[in-house]
Amino acid sequence: MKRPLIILTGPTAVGKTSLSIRLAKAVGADIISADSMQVYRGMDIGTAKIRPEEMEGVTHYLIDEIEPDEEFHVVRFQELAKQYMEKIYEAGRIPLIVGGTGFYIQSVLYEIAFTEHEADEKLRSRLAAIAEEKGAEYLHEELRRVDPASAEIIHANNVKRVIRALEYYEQTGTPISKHNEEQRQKESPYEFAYFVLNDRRDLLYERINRRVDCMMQDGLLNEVKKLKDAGYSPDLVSMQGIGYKEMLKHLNGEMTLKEAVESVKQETRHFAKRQVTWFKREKEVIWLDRQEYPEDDRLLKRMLDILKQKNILN
RNA sequence: GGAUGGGUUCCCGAGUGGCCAAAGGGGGCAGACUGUAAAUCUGUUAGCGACGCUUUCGAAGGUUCGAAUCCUUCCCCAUCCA
Repeated sequence: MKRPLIILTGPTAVGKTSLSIRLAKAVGADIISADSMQVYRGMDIGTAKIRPEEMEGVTHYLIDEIEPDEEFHVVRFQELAKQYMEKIYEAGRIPLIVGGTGFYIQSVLYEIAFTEHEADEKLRSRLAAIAEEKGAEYLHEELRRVDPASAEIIHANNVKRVIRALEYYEQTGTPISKHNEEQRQKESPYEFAYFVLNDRRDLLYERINRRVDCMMQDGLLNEVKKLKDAGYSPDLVSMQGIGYKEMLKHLNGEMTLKEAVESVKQETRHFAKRQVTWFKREKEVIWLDRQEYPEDDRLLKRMLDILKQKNILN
């Protein structure tokens, strides 16, 4: 019998957090956050992080896990998430993954295998320099020579992915396209329910706009100022987060506060769109439409029904 | 009242006789994604009975084989003078 796993996700600002607490309580679950920004300590307002008092005693993992200048990426996420899940199973509870980073969810749900190799920073920066000097096309041609299949799939302009494909080939001697294909075939080792909460696009966008205004009222600028004063560099991955990079630009005099706020809203809307695109592509997903379930009560009931049906709950 | 600059497709903005349904950017929409993923990247965007046709560049007329581009009048906007 496969072990149970519940996932609750959806685009940003759709209302995952409050629902997740109710669901966790109803099924006896501990929450694992799948959010690439909420892992950082000191980044609370801009990431719309759940506050301790809102947790209502539900255990949360992978929130406030690391400092903003620590390295974090899918592989790290996958490792830690699996560790915490073990702990949860041992306690006889169910893990509930909550968060909007689809890639992170996928890595755990399908146990995507990443190579053992460490990221080769030297190689990466060397390749980046080549792209810079000779152009993205040139680097893409290099890839075409060693791994034509990947070159076919990856657009030349997507330098980051071209570099990773090249790095992969360099380290393993096999094409990443082949590896990806294998990983795609994988079946999940879990008995899972993958809930995606969604809403009408226009309403979602409105909510995002309002939420950003709230963040400003709650002191986002001050939060970013503190991070800046603490010495965190703008090119850290954490400081690339939406809300952070814009406020930093404003603090550096590159844009007015008004422009920065507008940009945060805009970027967040784009982000929400990309999230939805990701979930659409993910198979075996259960869509929950806010329009159909306006109140959390009925939504929760619906989710519990599905969990019973799938034998995740008895 | 006078002078000058200007009104372009959802928005900004280029275009000064044919190669213009109109560059570029933004927004919208759609998509990709397997070690930075709140990242990175792609496509599409007047309407149709679509290798063609119809409507579009403030409005109405005019010149021309042909106009967003030239002329006339009118309306509106900005700045300056009064």
